[in-house]
Amino acid sequence: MPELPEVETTKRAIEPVLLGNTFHTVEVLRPNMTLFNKQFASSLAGKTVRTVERKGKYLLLHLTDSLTLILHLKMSGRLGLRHIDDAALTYERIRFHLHDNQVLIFNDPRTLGRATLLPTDAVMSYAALGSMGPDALTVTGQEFSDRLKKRRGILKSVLLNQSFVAGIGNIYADESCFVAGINPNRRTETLTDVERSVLHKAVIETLEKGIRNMGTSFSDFSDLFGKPGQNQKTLFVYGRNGKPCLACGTVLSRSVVGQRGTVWCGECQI
DNA sequence: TTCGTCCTGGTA
DNA sequence: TACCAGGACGAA
Repeated sequence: MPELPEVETTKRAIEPVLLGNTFHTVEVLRPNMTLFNKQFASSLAGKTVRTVERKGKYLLLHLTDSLTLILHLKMSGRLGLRHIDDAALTYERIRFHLHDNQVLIFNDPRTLGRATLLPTDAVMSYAALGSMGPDALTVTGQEFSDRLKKRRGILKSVLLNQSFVAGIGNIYADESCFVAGINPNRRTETLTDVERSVLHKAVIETLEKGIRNMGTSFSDFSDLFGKPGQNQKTLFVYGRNGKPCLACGTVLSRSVVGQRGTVWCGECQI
C-alpha cells in the first residue's frame, strides 16, 4: 500500500526516465481510473515531461502546454517500466507509450488508483491537494506540534488525515506510534508537549527508514522493474498482531480505528 | 466525526 | 464461499 516512502521511491525511479521524455500514445484499459477528462489519452499525446513532483502520496508530472498529470497509487497501484516488445504485466490499467519505445505502466490489481489530467494552474483546486497539510517528511517540529494541538480525536485517525500532515498511511502511522512509545488509541488532547515532539521525531525517523529501504512491499509494491522494497523486514508492529513485541516480548494488541487495523504494544506504548 | 463505497486478489 | 485489506471521498 503505497504511502509517502513508496511514492518517494517511485518518484526517484521514474524521474530520470521521464524528464524530457514525450508521451507518444496513451492506452486507458480501465476508464474508471481516469477522472474528469474524457479526452485523457488524446490530450496527453505529444506532451513532454518537464518536472516530477511528489505531494504527500500524490505524484505530479508537470507537462508542456501547462498541463499536469496527477497520479495516485491508492492501495495496490504501482508504476512499472518495460520495453514495448516485453510481455505485458498482469494488471496493466494504463499504458503511457514513450517516444523511445519504452512504456510506463500504471499497474493496479484493485483499480482504485487514479490518473487525472488538469491544467497546471488548476492543480491546487483539485480537492485533495487543496486541503492537504504540509508534507510529513519535511514538516518542522513546531508546525507539527501546533497542528496536532488543534486537532481533537483519536491519534491514529489524525495521523491518517492528509489535511493534518500529508503522506502517512496505515503502516507508517502504526510504526511511528510504536517508535514514539505512544498508544495510537490515545485522544490527541491528552498528549503532552513532550509527546508531540517525540511523535514528530518518530514520524520523520520512520519515513526516512522507509525511503532508505526503498519502501515496504507486501503483495503489491515494487520498484519500476518489479524489485520489491525491503522495509517490511524491519517493521515493529504493522502486520504483527498476536506476535511478541520486538522490544519487550509482550503479545501485540490490535484494534480497529476509523476502519483501519491498528497494532500496538500495550507495554511499550502508553 | 463517523461510516459506506469503490475494487479485486488472496486467504481461511 | 465469505471475508479481509485500505486511501480518499461523499453523505449522514
